[in-house]
Amino acid sequence: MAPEGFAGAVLAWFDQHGRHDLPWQHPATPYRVWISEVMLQQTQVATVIPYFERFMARFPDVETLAAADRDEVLAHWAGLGYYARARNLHDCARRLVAEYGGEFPDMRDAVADLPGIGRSTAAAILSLSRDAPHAILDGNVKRVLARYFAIPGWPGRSANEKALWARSEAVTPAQRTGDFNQAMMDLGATVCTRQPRCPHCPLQSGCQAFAQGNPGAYPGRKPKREKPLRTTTMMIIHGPQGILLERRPPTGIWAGLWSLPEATPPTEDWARDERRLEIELVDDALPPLRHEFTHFSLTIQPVRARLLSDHGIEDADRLWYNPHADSAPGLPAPVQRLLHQEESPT
DNA sequence: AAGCCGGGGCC
DNA sequence: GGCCCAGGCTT
Repeated sequence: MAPEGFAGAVLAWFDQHGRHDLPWQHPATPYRVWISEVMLQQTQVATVIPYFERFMARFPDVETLAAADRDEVLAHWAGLGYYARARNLHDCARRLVAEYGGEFPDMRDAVADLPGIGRSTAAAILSLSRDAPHAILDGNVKRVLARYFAIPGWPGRSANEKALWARSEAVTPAQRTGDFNQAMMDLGATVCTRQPRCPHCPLQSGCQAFAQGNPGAYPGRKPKREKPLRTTTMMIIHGPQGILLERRPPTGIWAGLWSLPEATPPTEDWARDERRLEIELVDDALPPLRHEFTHFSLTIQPVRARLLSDHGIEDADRLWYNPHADSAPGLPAPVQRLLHQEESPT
């Protein structure tokens, strides 16, 4: 370790190699730092910069933001994602004006009590804008500290995050805290990246992961969850005017799209009791269809049937679809595949 | 303590 | 196509 210690090495590197020209650094007012920090939550710097510029041009201060319409705040956020951030930002501006005279309080925990601001963002606002002595723990700092102290495991697990917070508190200096925090983020963003550039790192001599020769092993990866395997049955009911489609519920998978009826179980009784349809199952075995979602895999067992008679069930949420005559409605991909198979002779 | 929230960039 | 990103809120 350098003789001046962890913080000294980081600060010396920052003066030489840190980022000093980010838009929110000139001037680094609490308001500008706050907006930038919230925009930067789970969003990369390059993505944020144009949004930050547009936001500042329209809402140059907290009073302007507090007085603005929510729709306009959201419009300036559109495309950034995590839209609860924009709502919290607007609510926070109103609270700052109503309760604090438009200024952030000095106590970190009071700042962290505001909507959309947690412990780390509160510390960042107060340290970067006022040099208050509070440690931060964002994705960059987690990566640097996990490697330097060889802290194993995924930071999302609370025990690991607690250990990282303790290390951050321990290495953060009481002087030049704002520069130090910015330096740690710069280090994580430009040197201690996923593919680390250890030869350029001011912390190399004390880094335990570097000593082990495996900085890439830190921090631990999020354990990838096994995709649950779900199954369903879909009925392909042929009537004189086509195949029966139903609009899916407004929430959940394929919300609002048109799809085949999911019959549980796929029987003639189900059709009579649940849909007031008289049908006759077609006794041929169709191959199951596999569809991958982000969170689970779905196996669809299609069951073919013929309509014998109905009682006029077509309404706003049900229709008879003729692939040859009708324009295609919004169909989930596997349903579209299924219907395409259905219309082409086998 | 774990799930959820969005979109873009990267390999 | 999977993984990651200047997190916080909700259950």
